[in-house]
Amino acid sequence: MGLDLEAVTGVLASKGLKITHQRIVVYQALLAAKNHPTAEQIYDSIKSQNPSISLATVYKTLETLAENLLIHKVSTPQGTMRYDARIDNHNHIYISNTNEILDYEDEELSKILLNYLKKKNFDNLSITDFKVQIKGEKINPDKGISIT
Amino acid sequence: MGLDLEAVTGVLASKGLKITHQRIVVYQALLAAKNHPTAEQIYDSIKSQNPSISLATVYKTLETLAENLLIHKVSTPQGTMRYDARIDNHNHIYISNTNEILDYEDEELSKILLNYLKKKNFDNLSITDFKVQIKGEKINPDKGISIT
DNA sequence: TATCAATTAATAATTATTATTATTTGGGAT
DNA sequence: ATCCCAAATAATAATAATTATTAATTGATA
Ligand SMILES: [Mn+2]
Ligand SMILES: [Mn+2]
Ligand SMILES: [Zn+2]
Ligand SMILES: [Zn+2]
Repeated sequence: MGLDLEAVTGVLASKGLKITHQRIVVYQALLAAKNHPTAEQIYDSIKSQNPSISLATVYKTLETLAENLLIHKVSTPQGTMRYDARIDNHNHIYISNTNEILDYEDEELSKILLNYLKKKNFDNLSITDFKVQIKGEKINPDKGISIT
Repeated sequence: MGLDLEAVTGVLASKGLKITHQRIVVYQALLAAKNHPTAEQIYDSIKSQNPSISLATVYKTLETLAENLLIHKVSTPQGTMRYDARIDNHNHIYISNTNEILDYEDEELSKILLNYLKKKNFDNLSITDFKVQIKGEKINPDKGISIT
């Protein structure tokens, strides 16, 4: 799912961001990641190919990408921030015994919630985000989960 | 809503916890709080009456209470942990411009979600928590919000 | 009342993140 | 193609939140 160089530079340019090697590399690393990594995990994944990059730059780059709505920040029950290149609307499952974050998306659930929200009137509150947060643990940590 | 001394000691005893002054004071402070305080806010609220109490003890006491399911830990988008003496099932609204956490409870929503969940089958996943997380901001930060 | 494991206070250490600042660089102007 | 400079980066220090360590204290039990 990772975008190639031209696509990434195009996306950065579309936001008026300077095209820097660091931004390209961090963004591509997150696009390639399948596991909602931390800043440090992204740093670890790119530093062998980019020995002079700084962890602080990774943090700052991720912040910049998030401000420009190119990525999302995902807060976790443990308090450490994680990052997500998926910016379409979807929910997350936090798996406490493996520390994984899985994407969870269900058309039916989205519809139910949207429908519920439409009926409610929140006075003096502008809702910026509304999602379901599922927490659980894997019965067998070595296996995947499936939903039916 | 704060429980009195006998009630609090009774609750602690029911969990087999030693009745210490620190536990009583921290627990009562959280019971009296109406705003999902941080550990430090609880510490600040009790230290004038308990000058020798340590912030680390407040953290440890809250952890102990949470482990014994007497209180809940509430993670926030900012990553700092907050605490809640309400342990019945309810949802939270995070208000980003005032840093408030409001309780949000709606019978209809609970029913909808429970009903949805019952139909789904999550294989290899044991769900420990399932809630709605609303994020928003107050239009007028000085006023309350109301929901209709 | 004596005993002792559990708890606490004091403080150090750790983790995650942000701030500072001197240096470098991308990209528009020449 | 070179010049220029605001913006970005690397290196590092600082901060904030939380956890660990340890010696002293204390609640509960005998
Ligand atoms: Mn922090
Ligand atoms: Mn932390
Ligand atoms: Zn995701
Ligand atoms: Zn609450």
